[in-house]
Amino acid sequence: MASERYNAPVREKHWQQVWEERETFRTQDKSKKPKRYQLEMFPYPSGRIHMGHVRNYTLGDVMARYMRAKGFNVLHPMGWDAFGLPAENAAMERKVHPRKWTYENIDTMRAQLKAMGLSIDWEREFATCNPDYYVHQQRLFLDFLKKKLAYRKTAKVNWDPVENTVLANEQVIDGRGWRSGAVVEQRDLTQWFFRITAYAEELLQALDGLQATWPDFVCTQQRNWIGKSTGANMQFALEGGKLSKKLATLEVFTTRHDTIFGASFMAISPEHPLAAHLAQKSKELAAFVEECRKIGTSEEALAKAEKKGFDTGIVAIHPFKPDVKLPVYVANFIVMGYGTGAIFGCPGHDQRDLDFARKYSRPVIPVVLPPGADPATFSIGAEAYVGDGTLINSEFLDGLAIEAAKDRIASLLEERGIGERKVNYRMRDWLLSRQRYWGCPIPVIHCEKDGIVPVPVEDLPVKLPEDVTFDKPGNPLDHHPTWKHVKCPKCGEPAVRETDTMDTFVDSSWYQFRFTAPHAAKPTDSKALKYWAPVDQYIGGKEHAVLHLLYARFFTRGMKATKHVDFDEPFMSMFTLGIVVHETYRSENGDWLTPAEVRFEGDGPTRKAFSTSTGRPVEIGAIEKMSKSRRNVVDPDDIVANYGADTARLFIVSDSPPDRDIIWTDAGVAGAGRQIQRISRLIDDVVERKCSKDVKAPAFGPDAQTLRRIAHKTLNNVGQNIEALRYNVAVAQIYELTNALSSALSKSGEGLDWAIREAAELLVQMIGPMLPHLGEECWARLGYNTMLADQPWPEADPGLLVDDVITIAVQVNGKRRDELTVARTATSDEIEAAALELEPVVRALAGRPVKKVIVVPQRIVNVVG
RNA sequence: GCGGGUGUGGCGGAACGGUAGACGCAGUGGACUCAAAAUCCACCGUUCGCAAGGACAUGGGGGUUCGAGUCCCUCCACCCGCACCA
Repeated sequence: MASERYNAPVREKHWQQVWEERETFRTQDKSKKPKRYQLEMFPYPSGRIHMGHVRNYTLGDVMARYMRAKGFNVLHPMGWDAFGLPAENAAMERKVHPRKWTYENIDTMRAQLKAMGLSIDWEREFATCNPDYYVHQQRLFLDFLKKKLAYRKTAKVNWDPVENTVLANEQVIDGRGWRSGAVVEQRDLTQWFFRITAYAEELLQALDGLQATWPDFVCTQQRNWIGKSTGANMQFALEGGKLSKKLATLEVFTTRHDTIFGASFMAISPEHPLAAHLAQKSKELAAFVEECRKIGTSEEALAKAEKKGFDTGIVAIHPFKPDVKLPVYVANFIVMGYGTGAIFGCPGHDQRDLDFARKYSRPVIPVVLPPGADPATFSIGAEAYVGDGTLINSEFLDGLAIEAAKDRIASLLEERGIGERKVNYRMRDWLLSRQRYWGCPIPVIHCEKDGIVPVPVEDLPVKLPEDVTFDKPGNPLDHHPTWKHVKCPKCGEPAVRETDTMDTFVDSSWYQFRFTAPHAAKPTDSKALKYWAPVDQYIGGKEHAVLHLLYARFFTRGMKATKHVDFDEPFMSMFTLGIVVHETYRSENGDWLTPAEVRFEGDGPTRKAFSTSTGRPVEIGAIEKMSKSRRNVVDPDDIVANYGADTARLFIVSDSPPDRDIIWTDAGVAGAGRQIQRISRLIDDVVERKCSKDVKAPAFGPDAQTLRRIAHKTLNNVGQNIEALRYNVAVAQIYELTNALSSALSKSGEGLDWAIREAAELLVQMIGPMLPHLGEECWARLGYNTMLADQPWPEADPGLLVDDVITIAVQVNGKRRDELTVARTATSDEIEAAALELEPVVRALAGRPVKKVIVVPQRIVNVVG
């Protein structure tokens, strides 16, 4: 009898309601169970959830539900990264207050996420734009300020002309704002910074400990971003140009102090103070500096630009060879932001210096001899030699290895007081101020007399004013008629509030700790934190490798220094997921079409697309990340409404490994939908067959035994694969079990009914983490009035994981010729003897004598002849 | 330029150094239908062969090994990150 079609959308609502009524996913702060903190990067409430969210939270939910079943006390919370510029843009475009816009979006998205059937404890939900949250962030800021981890300075900063605010270095991608895409300008401004550089070494070192549980590329990118280089600072005395005492010494940073005898010029950045000083007297130099500034916008253009220099006429005296005078150039390839903004040029062993030296006819002196090269004939051609070797042409360094020479020079520099060993980092301090309204106010007051005065803790939170206007460019907090005017907490005289707000990445740098005690009176609650933190498994997008993930690591250290936490790393284990991509479609006139606006004819290479409205041909374009601009988006709501959340979840976890990109296709979704129906039917058939497990295990015939082995092996493998986040493999194994169960249903045999019932129950429990609604449905159909979500993960019977009889392959000279079925306990000799008897083996040997037989019991036989 | 990653059928992808292509999608043939949908059964890397059975196959080339998709060397392609960082 055909069973009824499983009406997922209706039944899913039912089970979601049951979970809610029973408070199935309420977190227990007190428990004897081991804890597990599962977290996915919380969403920005942009309006509606997209497939990226669906993927992220599905992946996390499978793990959370599995861990629950495995007996862990699980914390799996959800919140909103709710501050940010889009809310202000909406305010400007639609005349709606950012708060209203944000909270409406949160309501919409919360409902969407709930429809996904996530095992979230919604009691712990918070939004970072709520003063209940940001008051704690302001406390943290004041503590950081006290520890000098937050400070204010004037510096060249990245200005995003579209967002009308400054950006941190990490937020500038290829010279453009990470969100606006606008070419970033450099401006001298006084801004707030976090002293992330104080932790550069620690952040770098600790990556070694994360290596095993974080993706390689994230660790590598963070290492590169921190950019440690070990070298030396070296001072050169200058001659000529009537320089002040301060300017008459030029300090450079180098990692190749061993090559000092190969120096043939000096180069300084156009932004170097010496260049600025000299430009005052030289119109030509001033023009050159201006020219460099103009090119200096795009980093890529900068890298390709021809090396150019301007001879200042000043010379530097070689520190170890006073008769050698090195001309000082202002050069366009020296950046002020790194080292000291000045170098000594050693053309023999640095490609940039060589390019420069050839252009300006400076001598090229080789000072490192490659191993095996002849010192009499070795010379530098078009390429600098950067490899290993022995020092030559370097007086007292001659014959030394590079490292020894570096050491010798560094010691001499230190002895003579003209330099020292020095470690440089590429990473800059984190610029945290933003000239925007919709962010956490920086809780300080500027007083003419007392300078920067922290807002007293009892006056927190510094709340955002509600009555703001967005009709003028610039920061609405600055325009507000009264908000910023306050009395100095110290002297009582009129003063002004800081009108900058914090980078929203600050909000997301510590939210993971707030979830452990979301209603605590302090930023963290030490008891709750001790129990729950750190996050055991964190899941999120690849794009945060050096943004959020680096900031959060720094912030945790800052919170340790200010005694809010007592550990260094926020996320024990990190997993980065791939993006959801989809085909793109373009009409004849070049407009992007949504997948819903396209219909298809044929398939494979002959597949063609047509517009549903005009019937005209449509060009099928590249498969790209789902985006509004390409219109290649599929609304999760449509999938949930048509197929149900379980189908969306199943499509997400099957086929593609979670860390790779997943191509969203209608066919794939339909296929996942069919699997849901198939499992539903299968359970109906089992129920109809009235299979019972009430009696103790009966005797099992061969079919029953086979099914039991498959079921228990699958159980074992699925568990392992879920733990390793290899969900696609786990799904494939579950399918194999459904296939086995399905074919068992057409048979009868000793103990088979019992085995079928057992396999069906195991199957239902295994689909629980991925297909929670269908799981509950089937669990109920099997006659249980308990919740599947409350069931412990079943234990596989170890006796069923190993086979009595094993089929092993038989190779001749490494090529498979036959297979052999033997008892698991068969000895090597028995296997060898049996293998040599096989007709295909005899034939393949073609009369040649057997030289050797390799027998790997339970695996393979290889006959070498 | 430097660093990281990926490369397996028409497609997504499986494979402790041990039977390559599990599982799914697409496809082909068939059953059930008046018909369609749904469902079920069979086939499904290339190639030679009626078949039995061979040969060739994991980006290319070499190597280690009884045995390599897997380890080593080298080259190629694509993706990502950083990029005149001294």
